[in-house]
Amino acid sequence: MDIKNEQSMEQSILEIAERLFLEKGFALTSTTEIAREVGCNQALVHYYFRTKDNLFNTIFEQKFRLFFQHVFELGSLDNLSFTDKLKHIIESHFDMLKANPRLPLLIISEFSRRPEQVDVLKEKLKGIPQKLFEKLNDQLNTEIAAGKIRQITLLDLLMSALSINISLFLLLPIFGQAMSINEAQQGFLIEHRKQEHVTFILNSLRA
Amino acid sequence: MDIKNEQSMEQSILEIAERLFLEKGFALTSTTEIAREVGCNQALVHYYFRTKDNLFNTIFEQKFRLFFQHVFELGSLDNLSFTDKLKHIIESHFDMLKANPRLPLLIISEFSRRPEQVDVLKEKLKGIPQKLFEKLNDQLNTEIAAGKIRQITLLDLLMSALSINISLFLLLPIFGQAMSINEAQQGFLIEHRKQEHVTFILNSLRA
DNA sequence: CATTCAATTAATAGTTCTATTAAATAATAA
DNA sequence: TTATTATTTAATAGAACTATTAATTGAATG
Repeated sequence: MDIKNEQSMEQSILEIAERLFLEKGFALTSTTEIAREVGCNQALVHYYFRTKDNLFNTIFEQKFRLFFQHVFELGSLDNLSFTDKLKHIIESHFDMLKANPRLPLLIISEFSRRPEQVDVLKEKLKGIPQKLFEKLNDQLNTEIAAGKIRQITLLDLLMSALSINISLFLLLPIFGQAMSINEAQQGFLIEHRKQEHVTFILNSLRA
Repeated sequence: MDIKNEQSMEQSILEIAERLFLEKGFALTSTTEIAREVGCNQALVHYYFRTKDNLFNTIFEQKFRLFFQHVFELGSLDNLSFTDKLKHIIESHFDMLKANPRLPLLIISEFSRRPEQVDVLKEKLKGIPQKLFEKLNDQLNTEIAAGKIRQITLLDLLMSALSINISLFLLLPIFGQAMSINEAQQGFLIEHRKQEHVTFILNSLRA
């Protein structure tokens, strides 16, 4: 009859583990602590996931997919201009990061800890963004040929766009603390930067 | 008579520890491993630095100072135009990162692990870039008033410039692996991006 | 040479963590 | 109800890590 017990222990473990991994990273999160926060025995974590690595990978893969799918989910944007598509990509990516501000650090740290994992996920993502990439690329080159956008590769453009988004959320905890700004002010800064990122990228493309 | 013994054990420990902390982060580097790589007894690490935290802080503070001083070391640039100064900042910052590619991750991870450390370093850095910041700010506003640069705050501008630099080195290990590019190709990519970053930032400022 | 102090090592206490195993409890089906 | 299976816990083995202490070695100095 426990209202809270609607969700299974397995699910609770996943959720608590996700929060802790995001907060403190893989190394500094122990299965003991996960169990304590869940309110269950530590062996239960291993009963469901056997190893800490397994548990982490389960969470990480799901989060990693999230990290990219939002950027490339552009099915309904066929009729948009290149500039509008780009604006949409930047904003959509930004919103995903806003909802998952600790995700970039987790991903970067994890790949730094286990570089071989990149290959694993490379396999899983292979081919998905290929077609989209080509289409965008064509559209970009058309704009360049028409003299509307300066000479630049799509890779360079996307790297810059993603970079500026990612860094904000990586640096915000430091900047926020260093500049002594409160929650509300941080919220304003984030919204302001979202605008600024779009302006910044689009402006930088002018021929 | 050992040629290698010119430098003290203390110095060796510092150097090895720096390398390992940068490679694997604080949590995944043990004093046992440091001692093994140095080739000394593990107790010696604690003899010189007492705690692992002390050792880490010693290295971290020095690295952190390096991280910022290069950006703001502009003493000999008084006569330059705003644009040239900005170009110099971006390139100088870029070069520092190229020489210390793992530094951004270490700094971000460490401040994420111990947010209270931000305040400590805030104290130490206080006042240093203040005057420089104001001068740059004046120069920027003059350019804006003259219609040569679009409306933007110096904070926004610097955030964008540093962001794009930092992200490159944070993402390069992942991109490099995912795109299967070798050392040499990575070198080319880095040099290419340096150019691109300058172009990108300067172009984005046009009125 | 004897003494003193610094550098280095051996040994170890004490903690924490992962993972496993066996036992206990709860749920389900026959 | 009884048997069976799934879930949960208690206990613990075994490894690794931090930090300390006491003993040893080495160098320098008088």
